[in-house]
Amino acid sequence: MSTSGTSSSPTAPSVPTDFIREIVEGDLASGKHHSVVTRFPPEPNGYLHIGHAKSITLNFGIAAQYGGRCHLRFDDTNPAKEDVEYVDSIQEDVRWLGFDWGEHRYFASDYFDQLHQFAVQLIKSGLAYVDDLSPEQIREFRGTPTEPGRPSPFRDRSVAENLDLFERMRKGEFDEGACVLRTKIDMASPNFNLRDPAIYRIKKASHHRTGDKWCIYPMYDFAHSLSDMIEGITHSICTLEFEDHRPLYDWYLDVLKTPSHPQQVEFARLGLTYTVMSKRLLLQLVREGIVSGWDDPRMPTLSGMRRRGYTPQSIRRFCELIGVSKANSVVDFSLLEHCVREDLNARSQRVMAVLRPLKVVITNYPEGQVEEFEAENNPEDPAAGTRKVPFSREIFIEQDDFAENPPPKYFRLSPGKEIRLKHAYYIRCDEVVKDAAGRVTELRCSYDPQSRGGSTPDGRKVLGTSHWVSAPHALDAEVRLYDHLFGVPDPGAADDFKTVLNPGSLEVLDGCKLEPGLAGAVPGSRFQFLRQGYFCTDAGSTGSHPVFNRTVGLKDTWAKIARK
RNA sequence: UGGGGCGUCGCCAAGCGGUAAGGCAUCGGCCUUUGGAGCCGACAUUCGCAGGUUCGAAUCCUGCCGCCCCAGCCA
Repeated sequence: MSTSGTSSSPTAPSVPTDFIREIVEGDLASGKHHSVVTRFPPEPNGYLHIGHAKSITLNFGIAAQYGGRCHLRFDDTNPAKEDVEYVDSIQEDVRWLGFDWGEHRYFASDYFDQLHQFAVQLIKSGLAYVDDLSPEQIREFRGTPTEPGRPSPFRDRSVAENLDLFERMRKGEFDEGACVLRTKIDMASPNFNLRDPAIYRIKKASHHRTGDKWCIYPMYDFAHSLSDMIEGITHSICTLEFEDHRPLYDWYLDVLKTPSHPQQVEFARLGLTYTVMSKRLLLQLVREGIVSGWDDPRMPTLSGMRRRGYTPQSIRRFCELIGVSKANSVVDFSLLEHCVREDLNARSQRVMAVLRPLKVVITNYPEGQVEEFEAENNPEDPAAGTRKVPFSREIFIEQDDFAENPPPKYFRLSPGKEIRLKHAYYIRCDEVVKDAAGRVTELRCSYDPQSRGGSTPDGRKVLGTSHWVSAPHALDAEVRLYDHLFGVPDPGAADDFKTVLNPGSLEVLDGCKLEPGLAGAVPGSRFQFLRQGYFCTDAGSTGSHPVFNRTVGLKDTWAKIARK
């Protein structure tokens, strides 16, 4: 291993933290490569999700760490499924995550001419043939795990005939499915991928970049290895399910005697509890309107997480913490939340917001009087400064912060008890006002003028501290509380994932009372609503109708105690 | 009954023949004008199982067991 041998070079390795970095460092140390070139190769047929973030972080991270580069390459070889909407969103998401491909943005479709030439070369070498078998027949001829496949009757066509047929395929003389170009490898291979895989099929679909120039399109394996080679990729990092394809990946490069031969390395894709990651399922959630769109804050998509208020830093940190290995794994969602809180705790402004308001009248506070208190913006960061918060005779506190019959260990307001209003005064509950139905509608309390600022000369202790908002100054807002979209840790295992949706994944609260300073918060702004959680101004929030999304709640020790 | 992978604490994951890192979660305690944050402590005599090699094995060998992926003209 080469941890110190080249320590004086600019690509000096540090301690590798995963097996892929070990491989890269080994190749750099042995001189196999002098620089590293990786690529992130999404198919533009869906939005990027947190699983892609793992791959992006790995590929761009390795490139940055070893002084190389990482390409963004769209694997757009199937015009039937792909769309520009997706290439746009993918670029936006990669940038948002914090990575830069510089000039290196490519499309597999940029290489269609070269790929076509490689296919012709394969035919000329007698290594590819046009097969007229139907898709069903091809499947039958392919054999089974225990039986070898049988050669297609068209396998031994002459080079000239294959050249002619392939050209006619290109010209559009045949219908979709009529024939396909296959490589001649080994119909008896125990690896299905080598049983004469198709490399070109007819698709009379308009391509989002090449339009109607082509009606034949290369298949993934063929296009991918050659695209990697064309770009000078050194390490082609992909997920485990492509391990079986590696012999094929290598075969194209060997047989075509290409000037370089990238190395494919596979790692385990990310699994996350309480979420589904398959594009098919995510598409279904969007198409069937189960969520509001690809950027619904409950989606594991990067656009959803962005709208939810997750930061790029926290997602990158998460990808760093989960590691990279070849063991199939499902990471606890709580680790992601931990990363989000860790980041937001350090830098989000604290603010007071009452989500479920309960009116409190401070009977001994002068009517019409307004005071302003100085409130710290972030106890973790004194440099964040302070702000003024208005206080008056009528305020709102959280309904949960009052209990007429307090359970054990309840450190909040109840009849006759005293609490502190954050940054303001101590108040004692003197009277509980109820409506005809017996519901508490208002509290009448008295404050201790001596407690201004939150402490008293006698140094007496209070039960706890509550957040509050001055009623006449409050900003009304809508607040959306999010929870897991699914109610079970492994929704992917359900026969129908729709049966395991979490009915409480979205709770919309109206008439929430926010600190007036929140007026005009621009979409995307993040705050910590004191004692409750981190919230983000929604993308659709306006001055006349402010909307905040709960990114993640604060850890709730009381909830744990109350459960017992 | 074919091929390719993987099995270390509830979840990730280090470990690469010298006697089980770390993070999340969990459970205690301290502290606190957020029941937040922070701090302290507990948390695998054992590495899927069984043999073997060795002074010594999670690490090497053999066998077994379990899980994942592969029969698209998808990627």
